[in-house]
Parts: sequence; C-alpha cells; structure tokens
Amino acid sequence: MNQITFSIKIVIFGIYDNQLMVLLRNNRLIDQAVRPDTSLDEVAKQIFSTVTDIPVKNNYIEQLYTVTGKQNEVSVVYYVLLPETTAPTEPEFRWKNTSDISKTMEDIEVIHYAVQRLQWKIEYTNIIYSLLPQTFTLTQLQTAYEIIFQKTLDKRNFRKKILSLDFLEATNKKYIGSTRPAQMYRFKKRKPVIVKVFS
Amino acid sequence: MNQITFSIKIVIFGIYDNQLMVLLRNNRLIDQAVRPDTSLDEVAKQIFSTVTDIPVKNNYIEQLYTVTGKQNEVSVVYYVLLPETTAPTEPEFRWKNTSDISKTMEDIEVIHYAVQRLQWKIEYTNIIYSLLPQTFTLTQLQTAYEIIFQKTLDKRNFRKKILSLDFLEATNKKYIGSTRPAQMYRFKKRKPVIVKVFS
DNA sequence: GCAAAAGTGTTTTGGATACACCCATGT
DNA sequence: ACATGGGTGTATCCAAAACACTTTTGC
Repeated sequence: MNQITFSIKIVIFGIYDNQLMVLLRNNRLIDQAVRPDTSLDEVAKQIFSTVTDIPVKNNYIEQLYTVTGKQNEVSVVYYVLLPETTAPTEPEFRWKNTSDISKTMEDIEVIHYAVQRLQWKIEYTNIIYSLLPQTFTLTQLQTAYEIIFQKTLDKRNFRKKILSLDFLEATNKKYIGSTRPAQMYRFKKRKPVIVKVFS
Repeated sequence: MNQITFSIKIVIFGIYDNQLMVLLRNNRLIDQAVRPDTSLDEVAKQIFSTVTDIPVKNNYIEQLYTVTGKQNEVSVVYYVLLPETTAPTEPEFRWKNTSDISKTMEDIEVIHYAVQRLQWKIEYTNIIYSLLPQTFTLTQLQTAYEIIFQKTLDKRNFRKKILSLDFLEATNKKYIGSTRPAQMYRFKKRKPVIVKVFS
C-alpha cells in the first residue's frame, strides 16, 4: 500500500471590486500538505494565516468536503470568508471572479460547489458579517447580498426585513460621501447564528 | 512521518420501531479502513452493501465530513438512508434510537451531527423517499416526518402541502388494515430533487 | 353498532412583495 | 440649483396555520 498524500485546500472568499471573488495562488486554490494529527479546523486556520499574512480572528471557516485523487491523494476542502479585501501584494496571488472561471481550471467544480454552499449558509445564518468590515451602511450590506445571490433586492423591503431580524445595531458613525451621509451599523454579535435571512 | 490510517465511517439511518434509528456494529458506527484511490462515494457504497448484505440501489448516500484522530487517523463520515428496515440477523448489529444515545458512546457527536444534517436535507429535498418502501400511505409518510422532526403535524395541512408539491402519485393499491383502507402512493421519481417541504 | 383510522374545506393570519417620493449633502 | 444616494410607509397577495366532522372498514 502506497503512502497517502494528505492535504488541505482552502477556498478564500472575499467581496472585491463589487464581485464575489476567490483568492488563487498561481491560478489554483491554496493547497498545502499536512499531517492529520491535530484538529483539521485548526490546521486550516493556520494555513490561511500563514498564506495570507492575515490573522484569523473571527473569520468564518467551514469544512466543505473531502475528495480523493488518482495517486492516493486526499484533500479536505475548506472555505473561509474574508472581510476588508485588498489587492494582493505578492504577484502569485490573484482575486478571481467566481462567476467567470474558465472551464479548464482544475478546481472549477470545487469552487462552484463552494459558492453554492456559501449561498446556502448566507441564506439561513448571519455569517455575512464575515464578509464585511466592522461597520457598514445598509446599502453596503444590501449590495453584499446582491453580489452573493446575483439578484437585485428592493431597498425598502430589504431594510424592513434585515432590521426586523434584530442582529444589527446602529453606531454613532456616519459614512460621509459626496452625498447625504449614511448611518453606519454593526453586527450585535460576530458569531454564527442560525437566522433565516431570505424566504 | 507516520503512515496515515484512512477509513470510512457510515451512519446508517432507518425508521424502525417508530423511531429514527442508526445501525451499530458492536455498539459503534460501521467503520472500515480503505485505500483512497477511487471515488470515496463508491467505496462508501461498497462498504454499505458488504456490511449490511443490502444492495445499494437508490439509497441516498451523502458525505458528512472528515475528522482526524490522535494517531494520524483520518475518517470520512457518510450517512445512508435505508428503507424497509428489519431486525438485524447477526448479533453484533443493533438498531439504536438516535434520541437515546448514551453520552459515553464515542461516536455520539458524529451521530448527533448526522441527525441534524439529515433533518436539514429532509426539509428542503424529497429524499425522504429513501426511508420509505416503494408504496406507502399518506399517514405513513406523515409519521416519518413526525419521527424525524420530533413534532406532530396537522393531517389536513400536511396532505394539502405534500400533494401540492406534486412529487407523489397515487397507485392502484390500498393498504388494508382493520379499519378503512388507505390509498397508497409512490414517489414519481426516486431521485434527489430540491423541494422545500417545510416552511 | 361501535371502535379506529381515512379522508376532506374554509377561515384567519402573518410575512413577502410591489411600489414612489422626499431628504441631506457636495459641487 | 442640481445631481446623487439615503431614507421612509402602505396596500396587496399568498402561503401557513388553525380547526372538526363524515366515511369506510373490521369486529
């Protein structure tokens, strides 16, 4: 029996340039061989921090599924949500639009499945907090949902619904742009909670 | 680096004795070492068939998640739904009520998580077909939902809803008991379809 | 004829949807 | 003063929930 190669793959999601993006390294998912002797969740978080130079605080992370390859390769796939995205500083990293992935890319099924799971999770939990900065306007929040679900929402109905869920609170900050200042909100708790956001 | 031990665990669900049960072997989940050189789903199905002597036809099977243990052990956990349960013939096998699992049992978290995922899946797909015989009465179907969700349902509302989903069709058979015969139904298609069964 | 499960409709209610105008600011 | 995005309320519709009696059979 051959040695088994065991690795963790991570789909890093972020909203960047008004699109739902995944972070790729050399045009592939972040992938790292590991020794399966500790909690996989912890290992996944460490890899994420090391690779991105971003400390994992309350970034939402979830195991997706496990696949096997030809040569006794086993990969456990995770996805992570990243708030406050920036342009990658190192050249091998690149944000890639999830709705514009070439069919020849090898991780395409994994990414598509990850997007689907993300949509489900966003539908019935509050974890979208993990894709947003600490404070944000309601329009920013609405735009995030619109990007993830690829459909437009009615402003009044959205605000009515989201405020009725009672997981936001107004801050004393205003967003100052070139037009009327907007009230900024924050999540009361940045912890995953099951909440039906959409019908 | 030590050799990695790789295995598949299977949570086999069935409705038996009017309870949601899992099949245990020697009081543990079915667990088998495997070589990860082919599709894990296929291996899981093979193990299921070998262990239970039941051919996998359209039994619903789904990968749950992957856990690691202390000594480089990796287990991929699956769950399977079994229709037409019977008392196990071999003594090492036993049906165990999912809502009555001793806290000392080592697989308790896995089973609890599996139950949760099952409830979830049953809520928004038609896969309950995989826990029922080919034909059944509406009362049987309602009872299955009541067992899985541990709550009672209103008969009239249930029938209205389930028939409106249009995935059942009446057969020409009647269930004959000691009281008024009941119309038997079957699923139009025994394939997983996303359908919101409950609100 | 009686016990036991099958079968069947209507009313009420709450949440989702549709929809348009005024407000505060920067330029 | 005007362009831009922020902010707000009401009416309609549909699906969920609540609710009770008649029917058919075996004994």
